[in-house]
Amino acid sequence: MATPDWDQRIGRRLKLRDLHILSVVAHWGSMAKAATHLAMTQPAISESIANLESVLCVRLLDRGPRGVTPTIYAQVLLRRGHVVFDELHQGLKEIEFLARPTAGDVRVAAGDTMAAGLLPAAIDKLSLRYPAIVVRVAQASVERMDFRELRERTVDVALARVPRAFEEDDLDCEILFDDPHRVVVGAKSPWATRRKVSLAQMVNEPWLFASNQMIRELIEEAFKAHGLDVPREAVVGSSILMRNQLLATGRFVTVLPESVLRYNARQWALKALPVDLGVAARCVAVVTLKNRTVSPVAELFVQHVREAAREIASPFRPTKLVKADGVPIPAAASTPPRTTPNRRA
DNA sequence: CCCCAGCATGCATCCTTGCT
DNA sequence: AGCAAGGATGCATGCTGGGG
Repeated sequence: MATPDWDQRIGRRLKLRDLHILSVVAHWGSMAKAATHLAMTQPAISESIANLESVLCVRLLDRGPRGVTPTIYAQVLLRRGHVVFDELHQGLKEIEFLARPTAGDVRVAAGDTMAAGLLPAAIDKLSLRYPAIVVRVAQASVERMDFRELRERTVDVALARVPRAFEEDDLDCEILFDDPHRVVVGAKSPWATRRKVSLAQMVNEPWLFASNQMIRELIEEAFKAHGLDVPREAVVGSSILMRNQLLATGRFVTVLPESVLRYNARQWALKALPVDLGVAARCVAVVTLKNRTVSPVAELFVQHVREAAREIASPFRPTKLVKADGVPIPAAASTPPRTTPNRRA
């Protein structure tokens, strides 16, 4: 609701142009440098900043002999302003989409395991139907679950592997399917032909660990759940490509999500062993920023991710599962996927 | 020497008002 | 509604001066 203060002090005098200039000055740490990059003169920059300071009645920049630094007031204004400009950017994309509904771009954050499974499947479907849409993928920190790229608004959506109970105040999380992990070896491995394998027998094998904490925790959890020592790390690295290459030698063991196995098992001659890890399955989810308008192209992308996810979530049993004690596990052991949870209406 | 602030001036554009 | 005139505003240039 517009207050008299808003009408007279803010609404009429606070300008997007000035906000933009402030952000450029803060970025370059100098009014002169900002002027160069904005193709303006330094006095015009100075005047613009002075106007903002006069409107808000606070000092926004500390002037020094070697440039300027933003004050705490400027930091707040820049943080909020970032959201304003992002919404405007999304608005422009929406207008572009209305004018040309089959083009545009979507920025996606995805970790290595997503890039080796669900993501290419979704992109393939999207690009077949909308060849003019550009998908920009950021190899992201989503495996660490800090969702930095989303929060900084440098991506539209993130594909991540999350615990079923995952919840963050500022994020919308749509669980697509359960993605249990499997103990995996190469086809050349002597373990590949064994019909019964227990985790205890594998403790001394050379294990490939992923760099991300989730896989490490999962392996530790599995071995501890069986009362076993955590196996020694032979190789630690996040690259799925490298892990596939090493598995192909037949000497190494690792755990991979079932969705990754679905797309890589044949190509890399990977074999899932009939071992029950005895840990709760992680879920594959689409994560977006709460209260942020998602562009129509991003919405289209998410629809195709859901479609690809439905195919992955359909029954895929590489081998019959056997518990550590050798007892077969019923096929329905895996919980059905939760498809449309806490997304906003 | 570098950077920023402030002033005067001139030009372009925008906004308001009054007239037809 | 369309047009013109005048004022307001924005911006660039050029200059001076202060501070570190």
